[in-house]
Amino acid sequence: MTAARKRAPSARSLETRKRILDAAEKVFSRHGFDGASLREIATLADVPVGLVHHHGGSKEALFAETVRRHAGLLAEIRMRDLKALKEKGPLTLEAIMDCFFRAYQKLVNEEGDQWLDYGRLVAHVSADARWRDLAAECFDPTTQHFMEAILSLYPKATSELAATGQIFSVAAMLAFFNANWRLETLSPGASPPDMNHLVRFSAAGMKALLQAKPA
Amino acid sequence: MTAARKRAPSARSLETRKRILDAAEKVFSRHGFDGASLREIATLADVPVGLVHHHGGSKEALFAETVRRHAGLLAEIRMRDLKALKEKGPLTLEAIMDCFFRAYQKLVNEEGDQWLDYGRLVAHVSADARWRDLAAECFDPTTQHFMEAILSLYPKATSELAATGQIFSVAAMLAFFNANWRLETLSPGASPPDMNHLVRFSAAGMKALLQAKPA
DNA sequence: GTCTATAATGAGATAGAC
DNA sequence: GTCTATCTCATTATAGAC
Repeated sequence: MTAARKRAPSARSLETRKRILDAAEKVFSRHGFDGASLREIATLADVPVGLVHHHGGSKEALFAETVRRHAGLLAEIRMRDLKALKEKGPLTLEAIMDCFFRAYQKLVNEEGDQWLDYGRLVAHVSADARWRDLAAECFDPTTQHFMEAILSLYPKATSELAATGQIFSVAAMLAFFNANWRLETLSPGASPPDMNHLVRFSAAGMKALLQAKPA
Repeated sequence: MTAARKRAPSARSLETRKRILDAAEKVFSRHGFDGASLREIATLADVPVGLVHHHGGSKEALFAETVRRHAGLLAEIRMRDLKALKEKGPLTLEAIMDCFFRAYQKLVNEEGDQWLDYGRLVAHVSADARWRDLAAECFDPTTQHFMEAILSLYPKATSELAATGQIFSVAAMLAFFNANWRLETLSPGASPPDMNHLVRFSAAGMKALLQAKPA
């Protein structure tokens, strides 16, 4: 065993820690890793900068911890819903993709808008090769399960095509969380984006990839 | 008239300026605005840091100029190809979307891989609300033309849906330029992404949005 | 136009008192 | 655990010689 186990942290400490991670989630999700500063996080959390280091370690470690904190719950919901879907059967592509995306909306409805921040945070992780390992650790296992479920519907399709479709779909999802501002300029007065649109778009795109005739 | 016009810059000056903008394109496209440093740009361009300021002004101005430099050519090609497509007729959704995406590939084939960098740069502009005005200036006019062409095929669809589909499609395109690394982890040994996949995915997704029955 | 030197700011990280 | 003060470094930006 590696040295002595740390004592259980006090309630106060846990609360401070939560405040710091909440603030980090907000700031990182809005400005990205490079654009965020520990000082802004400390200010938002209303703690001295030193405490951010104490709880989060380096900036990179804090970022990773912020991403990891909620990844488990997201994965859990997705896997649970996918399982329920399989048991209910029969599976459809639309239902699988809906299940993948809808997890965020459920969390927003149940726990609040901080999950929108988390969605944007995931966007940054997925968009930058620097977080390759973190993304693989937090999201790939779930993604693989969904890809397998999708491939079970299209036995002739390659996993390469399913992965491509998955990447395009996740990209669209990230745009969904970020694109209010762009929608406004392209189509003034448009109502905020609807998750059903995202599901319909991605499912149709995925289907087009997987059904394609080999040349 | 506002003061005297500047003299025509020397050939040497123009060449230095090009080197700086080329370097800026590379560095900004790889690290984003916040992650990039003027020093790295200067080093890559093999000029002293001071010169970067002289030619580019502030970091923000340099970024905007880098984006603007090639936006015109991209827009021109897209508009020319769209016009040719219309004259050839009849229009199809796939052909329109192909025309929109293929411009990058044509440029890569004709002028080289720096256009892959430019594609990534566009990604950063499109993903961050901070560049709202820059994106509107450089890309929205072309995008609007393509949206109109698409809507002409689906007279009953709303411009809001077309804009949503356009945003999702551009997001997928940006993933296409960035996602080699993710494809590798999701489907090891996969060949590099194929632009035909992008076209098929986006066209099918767009069609699904525009054909949807009103509730 | 070019280049060097330097100013001015803000960053992440740390040491040590409480 | 908490907080203050400080260190060290890298950044953008500018002033001025050539």
